[in-house]
Amino acid sequence: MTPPEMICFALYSANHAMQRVYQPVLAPFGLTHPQFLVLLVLWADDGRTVGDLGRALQLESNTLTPLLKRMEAQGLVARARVAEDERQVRVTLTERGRALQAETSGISTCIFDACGLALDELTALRDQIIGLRDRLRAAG
Amino acid sequence: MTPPEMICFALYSANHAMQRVYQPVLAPFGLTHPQFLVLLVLWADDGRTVGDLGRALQLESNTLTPLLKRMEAQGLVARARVAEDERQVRVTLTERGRALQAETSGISTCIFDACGLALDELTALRDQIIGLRDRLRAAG
DNA sequence: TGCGATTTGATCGCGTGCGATTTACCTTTG
DNA sequence: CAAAGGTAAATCGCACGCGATCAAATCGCA
Repeated sequence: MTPPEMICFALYSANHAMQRVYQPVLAPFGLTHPQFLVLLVLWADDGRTVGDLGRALQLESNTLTPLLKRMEAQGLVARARVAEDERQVRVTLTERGRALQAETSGISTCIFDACGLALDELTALRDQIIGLRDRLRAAG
Repeated sequence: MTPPEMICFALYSANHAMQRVYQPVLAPFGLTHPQFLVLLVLWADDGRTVGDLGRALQLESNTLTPLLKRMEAQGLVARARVAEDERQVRVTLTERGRALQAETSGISTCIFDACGLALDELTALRDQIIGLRDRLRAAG
């Protein structure tokens, strides 16, 4: 494999490895990894529209709509059309959705430990990966 | 977001960004990214079993079987039970599958350019990502 | 005011990914 | 040699993720 193929496979398999670490940690809460990402965004800034969430997570409505419906069915969020612009749908945390923030607070440490890196190494690596991502986005 | 959540999101979104770069490049050949990964493995070492491919790509048979069937339907590979051990299925490149190696040889450069990094930077980043992946695997 | 263009989510179809289970085959062991 | 155990792939069901398309609402501009 040439270097670019190797870095693409590195990303691909590292991402899968990360999901495998998250999965058993999130399962007790009935959450998948993308659902947890949605919660992270809403915990930081509740009441965002589907479009806002899509821009934050780089996901399209065709992915988010069914995902949010599942979260709504689980009683984690509420979805409601915005009165001023009926095209938009505002996603709001329920009591249960907000409560999960405290209940899942241990997950960060758990993931941090699994990474096996010092904090500064981890943030440095994160910045490099984000830099690569942004260049890929610009190129694509 | 705390650092571990940020690196996980970095991996998640960088991987998506990479797939978006690959998609239009592979589409003319009727290939998806995982299918291309299978071809990369087979070009290096043809005639591997489904299990071999799974170990190389970290995929289970429940993912590989339908994927390989689609590739078989496209005439890129052949699948055949191994005579000595009928439980195993050997995957072999067809003429067309082998020919794709030459036809897709420009893809590496294309991806390399999209990464926007010098070769040594790219390999260094790759090694760090692979290191993280392996620690995640060990922890998971 | 009115009508086409744009925006926003939703829907559809397809291709991964994986946990759980099944089937067929091989191996071991009594 | 036969039953028990193990292994490889396939199958099933579900959850993303996205390209293409649609319906409804809003905007823009004559």
